[in-house]
Amino acid sequence: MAAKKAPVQTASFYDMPMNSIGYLTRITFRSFSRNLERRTIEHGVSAGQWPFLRALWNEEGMTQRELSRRVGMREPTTVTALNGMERVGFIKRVPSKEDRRKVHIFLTAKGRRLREKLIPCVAEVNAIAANELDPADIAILRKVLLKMSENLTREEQNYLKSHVGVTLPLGSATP
Amino acid sequence: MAAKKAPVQTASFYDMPMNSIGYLTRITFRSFSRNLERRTIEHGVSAGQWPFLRALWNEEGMTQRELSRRVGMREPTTVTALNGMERVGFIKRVPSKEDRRKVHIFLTAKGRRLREKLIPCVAEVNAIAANELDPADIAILRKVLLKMSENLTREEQNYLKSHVGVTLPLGSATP
DNA sequence: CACACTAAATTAGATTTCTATCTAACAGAA
DNA sequence: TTCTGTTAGATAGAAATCTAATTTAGTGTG
Repeated sequence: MAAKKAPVQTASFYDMPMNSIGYLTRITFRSFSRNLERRTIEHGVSAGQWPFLRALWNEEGMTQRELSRRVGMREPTTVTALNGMERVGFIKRVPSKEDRRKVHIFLTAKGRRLREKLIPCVAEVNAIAANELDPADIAILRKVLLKMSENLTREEQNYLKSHVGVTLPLGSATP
Repeated sequence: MAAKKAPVQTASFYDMPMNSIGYLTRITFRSFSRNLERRTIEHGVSAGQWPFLRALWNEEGMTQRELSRRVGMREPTTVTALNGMERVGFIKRVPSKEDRRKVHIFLTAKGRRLREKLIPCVAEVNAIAANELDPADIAILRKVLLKMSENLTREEQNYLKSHVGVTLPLGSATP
């Protein structure tokens, strides 16, 4: 029943933050994010808006759900971010004709113009992060981070699957 | 004046989230954090408290400032987390005798007991993350993430140094 | 058709984290 | 000793994110 296990370090190995993937990804993400926001904020773009803009530069017209999936955020986070971006005129919400539940998201001209200002910002911050590191090691980093987030997401999904119903209304006990 | 630069990828390379360290560390950290919190919450420990507990298991009696530095959080974040942990009885604040500004942080017996319950939780989540990955690659991951956060933190420090005074009260213009 | 189930977006409320600012206490120089 | 600057911690207020619940719309089955 248990999935194949990777070799487990002795427990006390994780006493030290430096050894835990959680700690290392957190501190790296936060310093990356602060560096990036310092640059984008001058163009009126906050840290929370940035990932949605990048996704939209690649493809417009997605529904909010699809957009959430692409940027790796939960749907309420997307709603909040889009509200702000709509208010300042970066995006438009367009209700679907075929399905009135759906909303398609498009950039405004203003939102589209940000691209050429902001892509150099990420490029610069990535370059700072990569300083004095072997590009081959960075390629490994990308591969490993992606695989890890897949591993962890799959585990979450398994957990959810095996726990549906637990919090359902009282009338719905399994037969 | 400019620091030595790493080779910069073409700007459009960073159109794709998968290539940006910011995106990859964010999604990995978030899925890691959700997985860990699901386990620790059963012992009454939230995601925000966890890094402080781990630091304190390693060393008690630090000041709040030193503790902030160890866990990689800002000081107001530490204050908030410690308030919560004090309220539920995981820690004690002990004012310093020599310097009345300082406060030393100690675990209670209850806080200390959590260790043996929680270390296996991180170990487990790390093992899930590491599934089907080459340990050598994970070692590279650790090394590279640490170096990147150093690179980015140094850049932030440089920025702050060259900008002190900018937001000081109006009387303080440089001579 | 009516009922129940699923799906998309939103709302409500909480948590985590940050920046900027404030207060109190110490340390050194005039 | 008094003034000035620095250090430690706390506060205020905001942003980003989450989970859980709600609303509205579509789908499918008896």
